Amino acid sequence: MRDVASTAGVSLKTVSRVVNDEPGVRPETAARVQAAIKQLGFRRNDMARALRGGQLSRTLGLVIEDVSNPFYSAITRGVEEVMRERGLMLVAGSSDEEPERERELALLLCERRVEGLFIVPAGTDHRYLLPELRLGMIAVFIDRPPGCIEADTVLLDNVGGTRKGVEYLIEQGHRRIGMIGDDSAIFTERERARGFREALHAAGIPVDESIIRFGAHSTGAADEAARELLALPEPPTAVFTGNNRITIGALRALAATGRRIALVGFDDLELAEFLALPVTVITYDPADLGRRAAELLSRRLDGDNRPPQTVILPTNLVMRGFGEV
Amino acid sequence: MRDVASTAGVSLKTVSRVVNDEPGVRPETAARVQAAIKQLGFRRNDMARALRGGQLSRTLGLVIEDVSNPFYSAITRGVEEVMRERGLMLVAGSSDEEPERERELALLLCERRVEGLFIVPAGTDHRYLLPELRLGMIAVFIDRPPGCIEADTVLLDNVGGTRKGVEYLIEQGHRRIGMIGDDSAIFTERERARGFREALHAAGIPVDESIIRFGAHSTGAADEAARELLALPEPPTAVFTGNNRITIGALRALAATGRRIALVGFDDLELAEFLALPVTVITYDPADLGRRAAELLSRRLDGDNRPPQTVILPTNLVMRGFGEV
DNA sequence: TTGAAAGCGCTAACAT
DNA sequence: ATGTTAGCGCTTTCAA
Repeated sequence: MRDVASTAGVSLKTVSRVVNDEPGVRPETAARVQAAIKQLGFRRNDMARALRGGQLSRTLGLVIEDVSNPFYSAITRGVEEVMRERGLMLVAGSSDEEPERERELALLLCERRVEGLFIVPAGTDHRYLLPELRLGMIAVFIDRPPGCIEADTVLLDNVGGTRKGVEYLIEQGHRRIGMIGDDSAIFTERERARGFREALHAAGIPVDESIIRFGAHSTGAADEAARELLALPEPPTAVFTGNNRITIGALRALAATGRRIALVGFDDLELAEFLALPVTVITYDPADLGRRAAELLSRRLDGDNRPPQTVILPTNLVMRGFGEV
Repeated sequence: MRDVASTAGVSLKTVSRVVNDEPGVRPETAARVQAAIKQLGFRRNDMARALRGGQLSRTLGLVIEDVSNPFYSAITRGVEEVMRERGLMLVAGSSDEEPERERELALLLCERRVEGLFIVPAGTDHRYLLPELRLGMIAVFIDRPPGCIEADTVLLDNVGGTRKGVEYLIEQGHRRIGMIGDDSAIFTERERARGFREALHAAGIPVDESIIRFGAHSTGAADEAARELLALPEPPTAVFTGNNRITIGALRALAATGRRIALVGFDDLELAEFLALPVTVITYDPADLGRRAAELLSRRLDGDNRPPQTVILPTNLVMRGFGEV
């Protein structure tokens, strides 16, 4: 910028005025400056700008489990949609479900002076954020609540969604209903397990722990769990699967064994309508998780000081005719 | 940081030393500084740090069509994997296939002094980057080549992949093969169209333009195009679909009309193995596009000065037994 | 309409 | 082992 100033034969401040479209520059002076800018290929340094101008990085941070998981990238998209209007950019990182990495990323983003933080928590203790929050950092949690601190949160109706799914199976006449879930360290999974049990209790059906499996964190593990259930002397006639990876694993097990039991799963499946065994699913709009979180953050940015909010997003039961016995 | 220094009763530089784990500080002094840091909730300002330290933002920029499209988020993931080792973060933005927005985003990222730029181009003229490149910015293009400039590029073997797919149909005995493609303004689509024509020529089959449709940019448009082809007095016995959205549209048309023609599509489909009408596809590893691009950028960061490289990634034909007449 | 000087938070180079 | 000084590139006073 100094070079531009000397090339154009004006002062630093005049260049700054031109670059930022500030008034008070004669058109001919501005033109001379513009020429110098073009000639030197000058581009304003946003970091220096932010440094002087009160630390506004015009950036938001996002810590998610895996940027390539369609569920999470839909969240990213929702956040981006809302934030684009404010001219904010998004820095994202994958925690890979490791609490330590989540912490590192979040703190790194704070060092970068992001104006706000979206976190899909991997860990269960977020006190490490307390100093930041005290200094004005804004954090919004997505899909899972924060641990040991209070903050704005957007969740799915995991319990209600699962209840709807299991109730649907019960309506179809099933009494022996199993469940395959992810690691029960994961909040959403515990909630879904709760919904599962509640639905059975409400229908007066005893919960048989022998047809419930947790810890299926991959498609392969789910496949295996499903085979175990099928191999039981008294296998379930229906199974509720806790997320889309697990549903796929169960489908694989069914395809491989040629067995056919009723299946209802949490999360929508791409192409679900074309599957050889159409599966009923609990759906929701993942981008909406991002949008709602972005709206909460947006309000905080505008000075909203109300106590932390928790938003619960509804789910839908999409029947695809594979619930019958 | 000044506050920390005065609280701990030391100089600014000593605090800096402690924060950056530089040697030459007595443990007890360091402890006093640490205490002050904790007390004040101090966190190093990365922007100021970068400003002083020669503009290293430790950040890379990524401009893609849509962060929520699984194809692109896989690219993001690939880039992230490689860059994480270098401690670099990723700022991403969606161009929504608009050249103007691509330009804005790219230039904005340059203002932020990213250390490199990954671009999935929406536009066809990238001369706007020339001043940046001259000043040392590194840009790597992904999936589509840059226009009017030279730069490192990672592409898929669109022509070869399509040829393989069409040749497979020909081997199955098809002679009347149609194609449904996306907007032919898109590079990959033109390449795939070329592969399609080449395969037919090589087999001595005349190209019948009446069973070729372009411009199917959405699943709905593809559905419609497929119905048109099926309604022809002499419909094709097989169709090559130019990408996964189009394949899905064609599947929808087939499901709705109850017709059954052979289908081979570019791009893999999630759950393809479970579809009622298993479809043969041309697959590749989208994350690999990101990884290879990141490796190219990585090398440039390390001072590699060779002329721009273009890497072409291979594709595979995955037969799923729906090629027969 | 334009410019000079101060300073954002930090670190590199040079004292002490 | 610690402190001082200067300056990264810009914007914000305040003055001309």
